[in-house]
Amino acid sequence: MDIPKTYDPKQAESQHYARWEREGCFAPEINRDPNAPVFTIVIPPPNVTGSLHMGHALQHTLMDVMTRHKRMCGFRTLWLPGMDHAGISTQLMVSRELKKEGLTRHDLGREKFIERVWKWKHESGGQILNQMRREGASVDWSRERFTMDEGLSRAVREVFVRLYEEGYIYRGNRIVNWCPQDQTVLSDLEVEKTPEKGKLYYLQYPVKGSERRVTVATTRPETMLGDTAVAVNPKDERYGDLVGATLILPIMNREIPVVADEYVDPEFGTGAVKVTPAHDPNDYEMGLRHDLPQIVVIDLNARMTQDAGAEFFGLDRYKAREKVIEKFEQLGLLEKVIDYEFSISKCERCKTVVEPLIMLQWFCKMDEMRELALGLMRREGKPRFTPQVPYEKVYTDWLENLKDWTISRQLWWGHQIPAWYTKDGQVFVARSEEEARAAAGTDELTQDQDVLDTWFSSALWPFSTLGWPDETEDLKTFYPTSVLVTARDIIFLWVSRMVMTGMKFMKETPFDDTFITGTVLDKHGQRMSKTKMNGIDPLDVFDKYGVDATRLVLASIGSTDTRWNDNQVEAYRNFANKIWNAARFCLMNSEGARVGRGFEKPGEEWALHDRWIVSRLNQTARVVNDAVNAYQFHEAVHTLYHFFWDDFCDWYIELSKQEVSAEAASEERDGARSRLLTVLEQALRLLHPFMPYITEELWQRLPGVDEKLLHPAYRETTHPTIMLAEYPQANAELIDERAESEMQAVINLISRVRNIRTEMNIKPSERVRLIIAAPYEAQRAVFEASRAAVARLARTSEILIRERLEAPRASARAVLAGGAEVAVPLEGLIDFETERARLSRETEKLQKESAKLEAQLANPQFVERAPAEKVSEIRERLGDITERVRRLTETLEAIK
RNA sequence: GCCCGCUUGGCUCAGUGGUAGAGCACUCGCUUCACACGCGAGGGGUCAAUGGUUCGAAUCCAUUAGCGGGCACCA
Repeated sequence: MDIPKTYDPKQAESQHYARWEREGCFAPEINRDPNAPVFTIVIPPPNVTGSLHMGHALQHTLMDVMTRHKRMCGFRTLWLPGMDHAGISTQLMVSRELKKEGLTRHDLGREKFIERVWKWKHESGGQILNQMRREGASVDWSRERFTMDEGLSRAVREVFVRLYEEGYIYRGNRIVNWCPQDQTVLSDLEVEKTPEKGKLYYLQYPVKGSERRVTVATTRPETMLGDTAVAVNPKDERYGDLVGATLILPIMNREIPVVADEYVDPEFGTGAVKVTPAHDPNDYEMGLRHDLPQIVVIDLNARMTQDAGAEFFGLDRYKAREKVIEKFEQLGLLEKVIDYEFSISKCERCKTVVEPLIMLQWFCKMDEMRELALGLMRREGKPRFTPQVPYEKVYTDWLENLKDWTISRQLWWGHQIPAWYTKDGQVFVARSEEEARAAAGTDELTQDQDVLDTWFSSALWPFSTLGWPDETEDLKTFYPTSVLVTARDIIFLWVSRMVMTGMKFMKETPFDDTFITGTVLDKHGQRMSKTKMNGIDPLDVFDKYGVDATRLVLASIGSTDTRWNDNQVEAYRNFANKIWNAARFCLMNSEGARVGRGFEKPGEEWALHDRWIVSRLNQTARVVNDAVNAYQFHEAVHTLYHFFWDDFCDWYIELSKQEVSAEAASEERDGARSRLLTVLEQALRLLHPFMPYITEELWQRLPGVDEKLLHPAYRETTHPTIMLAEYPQANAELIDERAESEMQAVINLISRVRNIRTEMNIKPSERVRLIIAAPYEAQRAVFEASRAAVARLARTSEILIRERLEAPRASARAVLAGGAEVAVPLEGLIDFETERARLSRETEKLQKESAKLEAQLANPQFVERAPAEKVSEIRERLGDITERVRRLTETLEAIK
């Protein structure tokens, strides 16, 4: 048999994916059952510019586990892949390329530039898609989508037009976040606030016709050039007499009023606030309340405008700041400057400080949209978040405070806003230019130059990818999707918006459940990031430990924030090797045997260990199915790991060896071999969603695998593959409590003897005699039937089984549950001192426990108030322990 | 400032009213015919602190501390 001793993941990883893909195993059409239930996931579209990171690998693993599990359960499954066009990042990337050629996008012009972006996309975009193949992701590539596809673009236009017609979308002049670097407006969610050390400047503004001065505090002195008022709290007695007074704005020598506004916090700073309506969101609001002029002093490049005065015109905002301070100093109006820490708004992408500016932009009104999502949560509790705490609250709290969404972007790469203007500025929003012309009654139209926020198209992803606005078969079949798996930082940006648009246009939730993954941190508990250079490349981990091992780690992480640790992957790499070698053993002993279709009922010829492993297998299937359905992936992994390693390898294989490794063919041997293979095959199926490669690799080598093992929905659709085998479900009739407890007694017996051997320093090669005493006939029958197993695994020569213990004084002994005892005669080998110490230690341990139980039973309130079964359980346990202590004490007496 | 979460063996994490768990690391033994990426046997935790509820608390409640997250404010 030419099976290597060590599993080589790369070999298997290079084999199976291409075949699965080629044979259409990932597409829902593989399922031929017209009544099959449907399971759908749409992938969170990664950026076309992106490459695989640990967060993706985590999400993809979970989605693949669910998809493969459901597929094997006979669901018509669709996991739909794709990417978004990442407006800003992509445009920046291509602009950078152009820069190397000494060009700007303006040199090319809009049309040529967009062609260039498409070219870039075809040549070097979407690296992540091939990386997903490596991951084993069972996505349906035939349905791959891109947000800039014609179909999805049509959906965008349709949504825009409908929202515009219903008054949700409007164009208006409002204060927005402007990134002077990227030259585009940003939504509130694309701005990150970072704490920063700065200065707080106290500036004095003279009161007109008085010697008095009012001091205002500011972190941005340069904006004072655009001040049009100073505000104080109406209740603030310090300034009461000044409300309505006129101040002389220094440098500009502009007369500005003192206004009273509740917004001002008398406790903060000086209690007087300079008001710059054109350059601060709060001042903007105040400006509207008091009808203040908006003087724009900073332009789109963050330089000072003409309105800032000739002296400042053209200066960068930070240069202007220095100059303003200089001026105030000269004028003797700079009261003081203090160190001050405050948070500053930066562009999430380029980290440039954003400039709040008043601009004409497109907005989406969110008040009614938000009600659609909140109503869905109130009525149906959807989407159900996992973990529910804290995400359901985070989600609803955010929705409740939602402001209007700035949807236009000053970019070229993206969905150009379907609005056309006539020469005199009339606007026509339409699905196409033709429609706009018809509505306008003229051909002389110019389309709005802006594009839409990338998230505007992502918000439609669950239905636009399925063909909406057409009522396609896919849309009918696969919407709403079953579950969304994503990271917590896009709950607002994406999840909430999909729910709102889904409710608005499909009248139905886009997904029933939302699973929020944990964050993979570095070993110091820090987020992985490019800037910190602390990221771990999943592909490196794949290379080092294999995809399957990495997937087990990721599946175990699930929704928990976890510090990445290679040790964990190594442990699962070892597990993969264990699986490999267990299969290797089975295959080396497989002549004359075939994989069966599973177990339907216990066979006459089954030994205790057969009934036991089948029971364990069914328990495992039950737990694993439940765990995956409940998104408890770590529990599924843990259960499978211990079933395979502890139950199957450590015990079942060992107990089977005797029969299975017989040289000569016989009905018994081949039956045992077939049972062994069948258990292995069932275990591989259970593992497959988590470890697709090794399970397929081994499955293909098993004798007797054919289409009969496939789920009925897939039979005769393709070559047999484990990914279409039926996922084992628990059969209650095969769960055998008695077999499990009998087997446990045998396991305990063997473990106790091994313990004695170790503690008595008996060489592994040395066989010992064993005397077993058990008071009950049934116990003796179990031990009797397990003679060969005990002899083999405890390495004994002769085994005596009796009702009462009669053993030489020079024996090491142990007391088992149920009143059973064992003795290992050790003439000449036993050190009585050691033995006494060993037994005393054990006695002590048991006595401590029995003391606890006795105290519990001595408490009348416990006996009275605790459930009756709990009380009797304690009584039983105490009885058993007391009995064991009694026997141990006798034994100790005997060897004194 | 408001809301939320976490704190369990050396490390990474499960457990969530009724006998404290796993993997790794550690100790001892092993060329046992699948596997040293292994086999066998062990050691190790007053479950952050305090108080409460309960017959019974790692688990429920309250307070405190440390760490982390979200939101708001930041003139």
